[in-house]
Amino acid sequence: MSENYQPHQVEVKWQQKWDETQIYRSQVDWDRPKHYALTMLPYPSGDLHIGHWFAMTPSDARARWMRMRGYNVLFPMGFDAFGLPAEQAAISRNIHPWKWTYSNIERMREQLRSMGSMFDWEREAISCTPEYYKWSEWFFKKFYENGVAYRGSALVNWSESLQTVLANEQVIDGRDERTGQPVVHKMMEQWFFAITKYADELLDFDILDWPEPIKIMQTNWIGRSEGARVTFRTELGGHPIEIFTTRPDTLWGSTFMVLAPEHDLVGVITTEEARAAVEAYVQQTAGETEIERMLEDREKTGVFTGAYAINPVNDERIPIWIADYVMITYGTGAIMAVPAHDQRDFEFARAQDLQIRVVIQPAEMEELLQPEDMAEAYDGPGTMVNSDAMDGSVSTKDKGRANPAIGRVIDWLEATDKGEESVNYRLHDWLISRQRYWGSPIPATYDNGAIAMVADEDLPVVLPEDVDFMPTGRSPLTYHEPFFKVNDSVRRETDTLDTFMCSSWYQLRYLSPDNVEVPFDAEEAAYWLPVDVYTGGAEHAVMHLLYTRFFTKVLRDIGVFEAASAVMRQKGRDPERAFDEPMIVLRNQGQVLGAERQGDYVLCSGRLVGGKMLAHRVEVVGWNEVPAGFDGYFGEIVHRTENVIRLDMAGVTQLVEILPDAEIIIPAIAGENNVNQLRHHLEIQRMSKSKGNVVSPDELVEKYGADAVRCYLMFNFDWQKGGPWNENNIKGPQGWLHDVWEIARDGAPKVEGDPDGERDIERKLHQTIAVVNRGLEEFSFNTAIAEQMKFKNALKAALRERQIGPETWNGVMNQLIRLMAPFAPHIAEELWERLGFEYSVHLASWPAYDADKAREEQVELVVLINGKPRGTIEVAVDIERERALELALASEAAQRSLAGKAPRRTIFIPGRNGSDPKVNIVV
RNA sequence: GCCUCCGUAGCUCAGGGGUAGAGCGCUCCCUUGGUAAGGGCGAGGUCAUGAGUUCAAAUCUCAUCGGAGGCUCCA
Repeated sequence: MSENYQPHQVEVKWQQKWDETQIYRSQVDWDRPKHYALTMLPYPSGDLHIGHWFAMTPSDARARWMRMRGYNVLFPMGFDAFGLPAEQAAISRNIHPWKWTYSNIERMREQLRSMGSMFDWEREAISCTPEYYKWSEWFFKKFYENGVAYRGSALVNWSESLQTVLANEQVIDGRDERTGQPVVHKMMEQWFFAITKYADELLDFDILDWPEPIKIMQTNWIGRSEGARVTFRTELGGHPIEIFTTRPDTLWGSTFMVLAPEHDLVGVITTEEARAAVEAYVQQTAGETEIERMLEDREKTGVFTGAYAINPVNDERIPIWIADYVMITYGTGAIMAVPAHDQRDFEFARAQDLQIRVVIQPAEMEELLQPEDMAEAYDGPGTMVNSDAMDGSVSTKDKGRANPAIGRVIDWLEATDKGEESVNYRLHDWLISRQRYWGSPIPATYDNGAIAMVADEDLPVVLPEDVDFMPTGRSPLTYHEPFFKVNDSVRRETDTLDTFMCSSWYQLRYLSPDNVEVPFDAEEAAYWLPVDVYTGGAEHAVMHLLYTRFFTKVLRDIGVFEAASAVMRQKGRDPERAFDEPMIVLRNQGQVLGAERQGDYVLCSGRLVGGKMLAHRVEVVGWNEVPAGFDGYFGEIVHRTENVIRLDMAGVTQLVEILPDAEIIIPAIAGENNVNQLRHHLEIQRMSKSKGNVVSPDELVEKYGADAVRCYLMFNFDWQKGGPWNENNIKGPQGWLHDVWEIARDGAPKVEGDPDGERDIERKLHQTIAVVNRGLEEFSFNTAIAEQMKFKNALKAALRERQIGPETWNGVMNQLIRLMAPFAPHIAEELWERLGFEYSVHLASWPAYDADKAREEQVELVVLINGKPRGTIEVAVDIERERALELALASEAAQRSLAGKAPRRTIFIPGRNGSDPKVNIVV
């Protein structure tokens, strides 16, 4: 063995061999324990980016490790292939979505292969194929038949830019999460999934080992609040106005009501005198975007409807207002206002000069709380007052029935038929239909409004290919008559399914992607489910991860898992709770950010206006590259907003406004540059094409080899945190691979070795095994690799000192290569072969940790004086307390400190798991 | 405003009541027939700040400051 390490040759060679020998095929084997490792499937955008590598290669390393530990591992891959980008490509570039998507998949599949991952490609699933979406449609139909899917009217989020409705989860701060454009609320008839039926079960994370933040986000998203529903009636006409409150104990303090401007009753109850003002206000708020309405610290505005309601608890006549601080989308869209005990109502009452009545007397206060003395609402604990028969009830900080006052009032409301206990959720039903083409068809038809589902034997409803993409903003299905016209009276649904529906069940399709009879094979499901470990980004916390949990629970309840349960029972596995949750362990990787940089130095040319430069030319240059005779501004960018940059010019700050048509020159970014690209030179940011700071995995593989890239990604980041890209650091893992290669290439030493040295290297090897195990167990890939680097250094040193004989060398190398196999699969396989071991290292067993071998024999006894280390003594690892104290007291440090006196106290701390024993002497 | 996580070497990160650690980077030396490289020696840290508990705190508690993420007129 004499050649140098040529990553590319090695990698291509083994990727082919693995393919040919099918070592990654995973098959049901009831005699072996299973492990279903799943990593989130990519959207086929056309190029695999470094983020995919960062998510997938560590997951692959862990799956490989599980396999070497004896598990039968399923680690599949596929494509989440429906969605808007394909449709937008069709419109803007005149490529059919099928073509665009499939060519992207072809390309990405090759890129995925270059990672050297153990994906079982025989199980690949692609959500936009009829074979796949047949079952998305079938599930939809089952949901409909079981009352989970329904068509209903609701105020929905409409995206003008995407020309479709969106689920609440896809709207962030009033903007569409994809394009960042504002959405508007519209009343529309749409398809929904009744996810709210599962709200309570979705709050239960009992059997899940998921990151705390994800559980919290889902909990917040579901937003369960306990309280009561109470119906108020209008004074005239007796129109019922239902409200939800978490504080029924403050009902007697409700001195007015507020409806959301969109509330149905607004038009009905408004009096003639108030109509003009009310209509003007409704119009004004309708023109506001959700974003404006959600601004904090906004002045409370509203108008009086002229109507009054009767507070059912005390028959008081209270005015009904409308105000935009009440949201139509939460609760009933109407509130009872209790200004004394709710800050928003308080502000509104003060702004509109409405009555404030205290009904909770603060616990620690002697005198009665007076409204005119209040600077803000009181929402603390206290005693109910001004509340008729309820007076004296104790209201604590607790929510719901745990608060005695609330419990008592609810009982009374129910007994007197004025209201009832109620739970409200922030979560709404999942809006599942989209007015887009590139999605799974919805298998519904309409016969003069009567809904029918397409017969099972006619599934799937196939998405027609011969469609025209016209920039009308409408889905081509709506003007494709052969598709939507079933016959003269029957019309087909032209909306398609949200792509999140397709990805809610893909883990099931991997089980049997080619099965045409059922969505998934019962025995495969019985063996592999649930997913044991799921890895992917945290950005899916309240979308995909909530939807797929919901989906699984519905499938369980409508009996889709019954065949699988039967197989489990037959095989002696307990199906109880096996289908309650889709993925048991979840771990999120962080994000790889763009490289960290100093602010760039720029030359700005333009004219000075009022102390500010209006620049028509900005060029990024080196810090010492000022051309002779340059008379503009030169400095480091320290800040940038929109088109204004702030320059630090040798300590003096200058403002530069970049004119709209200014020439921008950034040598590091090819092509035409724009103002936005100046920004990324300032701070660490997400990688994106527009910022010009993307890193191409293909180029990295070319330059360093896939193994080095894999190891760099695992070593240089805390996987669950992510961090800034720094290609220079790839040298670390690269050096590790090179060194291991050279140690292996140099072959077994021709020296006899030293027994102590050999024992020492064995000990270090077993200590390394323990750390690598823990690292992989805990997704701490960086520590697992750092420890192997340390071991490599120790081995190198021992070899140099001629301490290792051939036999030990062989044993150590055999284990060392197996240890590195999950991380650097190609080089490990090559060295494994070269050292004459049997193919394949990836089918070999994982090195067994031997605690006896890992144990140190001699350790340093640390002598502490008053807790401060003052000396060490070499002792046996299992030293007894008496002997340790004796040695410590006799030590030079102790003698010096004690100066002949007796110690006040001595403490012996035995050494455990790697730490040295200590004696603390207090003088 | 609320919730969660996090502040350890220049950088990226381990560790965690009992001597402060790794990789990269850096200094200096050696090698120059493993060579767009290799080897060796070394420097670098009041473990964010302040208080408390303890024989002993980087580690536990509390407060403060700073960072990241999430939620937010939620009735």
